[in-house]
Amino acid sequence: MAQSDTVKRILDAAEQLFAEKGFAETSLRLITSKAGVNLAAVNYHFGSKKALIQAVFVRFLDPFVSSLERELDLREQRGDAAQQSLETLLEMLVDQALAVKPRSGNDLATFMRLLGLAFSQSQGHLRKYLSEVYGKVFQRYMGLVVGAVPGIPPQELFWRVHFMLGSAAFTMSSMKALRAIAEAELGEPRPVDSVLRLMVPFLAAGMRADSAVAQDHAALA
Amino acid sequence: MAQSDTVKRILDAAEQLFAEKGFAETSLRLITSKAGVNLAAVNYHFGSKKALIQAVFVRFLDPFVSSLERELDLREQRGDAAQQSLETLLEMLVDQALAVKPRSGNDLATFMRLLGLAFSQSQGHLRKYLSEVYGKVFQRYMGLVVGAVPGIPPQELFWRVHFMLGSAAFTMSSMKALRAIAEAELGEPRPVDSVLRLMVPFLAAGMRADSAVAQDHAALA
DNA sequence: TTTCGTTTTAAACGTATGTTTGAAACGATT
DNA sequence: AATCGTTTCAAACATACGTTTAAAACGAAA
Repeated sequence: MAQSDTVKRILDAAEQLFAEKGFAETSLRLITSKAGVNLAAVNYHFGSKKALIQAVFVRFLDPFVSSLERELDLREQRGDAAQQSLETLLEMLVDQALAVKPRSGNDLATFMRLLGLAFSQSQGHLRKYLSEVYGKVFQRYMGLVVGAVPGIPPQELFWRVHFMLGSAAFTMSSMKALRAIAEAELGEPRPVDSVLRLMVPFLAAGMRADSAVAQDHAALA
Repeated sequence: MAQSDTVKRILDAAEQLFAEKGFAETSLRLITSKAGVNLAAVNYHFGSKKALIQAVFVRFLDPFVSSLERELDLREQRGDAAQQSLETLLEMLVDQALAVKPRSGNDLATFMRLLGLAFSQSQGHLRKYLSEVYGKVFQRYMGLVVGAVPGIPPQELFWRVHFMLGSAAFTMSSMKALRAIAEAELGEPRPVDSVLRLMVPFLAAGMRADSAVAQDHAALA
């Protein structure tokens, strides 16, 4: 093997540990010892810890985004892309997320947690990097979302989109802890994908709520 | 002065720096140099960095929670506590948050950011501490919220409450960055308190959305 | 003015981190 | 079998952190 599986072992260990403990709290020594490789291997193969973090995200985000883009193309060709309901668009996202998970022991919860961390824990370099690489697809998707919510002023829509993002990011990054609480309180370990689907009606209704500032908008029009 | 203003200077500096950079990324050396006090002062007056973090939260959370509790008592005496609308309950929270800000240069955005960090960045000890100290009021308030949303199964309500929390926590902790983006894209620096009020209809509508699992619930009943 | 508890100070301690180094081991090519 | 680029390895490096220490400075009480 030209490039031994050291790289893969590091990525696997880092992905799991990052999801469990966050970036700053996960040391290279912990990663390399879990991966069973030498400490220097990370700097040799990736250059730095920051580069490793980016590599972890690229590996699990690339298939997801590609798959999402393909689906967007498909719907555009069918001509119904411009008139999707909010629920359809959100469910599409959930379905793509659920369809990815190619790696073996890699739980869906890990994917969720990393996605949440990308927003909440990103030290700047990650958010910048992700918006450079995936910003275009993100904006394309958000354009459809905005188009599915008529009658809301653009400024309010901007904030609602981020309310939505926050809800998703927080839930995903706290998914494990919240499921544990839910089990203790309600005795029901609802599956992860089911929780994701619960978000759809919540977010869609929030996006469509009567505007708090629509009167200003209407008065100007 | 028996207890010099060293304590206050440390709390002020720590509060501002924590809000800007998070807990782990803010060193004691940075705090003490900004406060103009000796490095050892933190350990002398507070005991440890963790204790300092807790002290910062207690100082700005205590007035807020007390004020909230007083308002809850008031409405309970008036007898309308059990039948508040969701919007009223949420606006009450916003009003209490806006009513506090006693300290001088202390911006509302700092308060928001710290509140958001308490959820997203808490290393365990903080969340545990906060839930011990303020858990009772939190549950009292959430009881009213749940009572204001009839027809949703308890399990789904549990998750919706956390969708709501996530939306608020994320928005508050990213408030500064998001306002900068909003200004660049829409040329409008909407005030912080106005953003908080935008959340009310969004969250209320999400909480009241038609249940995704109500048929299961109804089938069992 | 002396005393004594409190507070401040400079310096050091111990630990953990990301990174670098130079030699050793490896593996395909000649 | 010898060579050479690639990969691994143990060890050390440089730095940053939270914390501790012991002496100095302070300030009210005697």
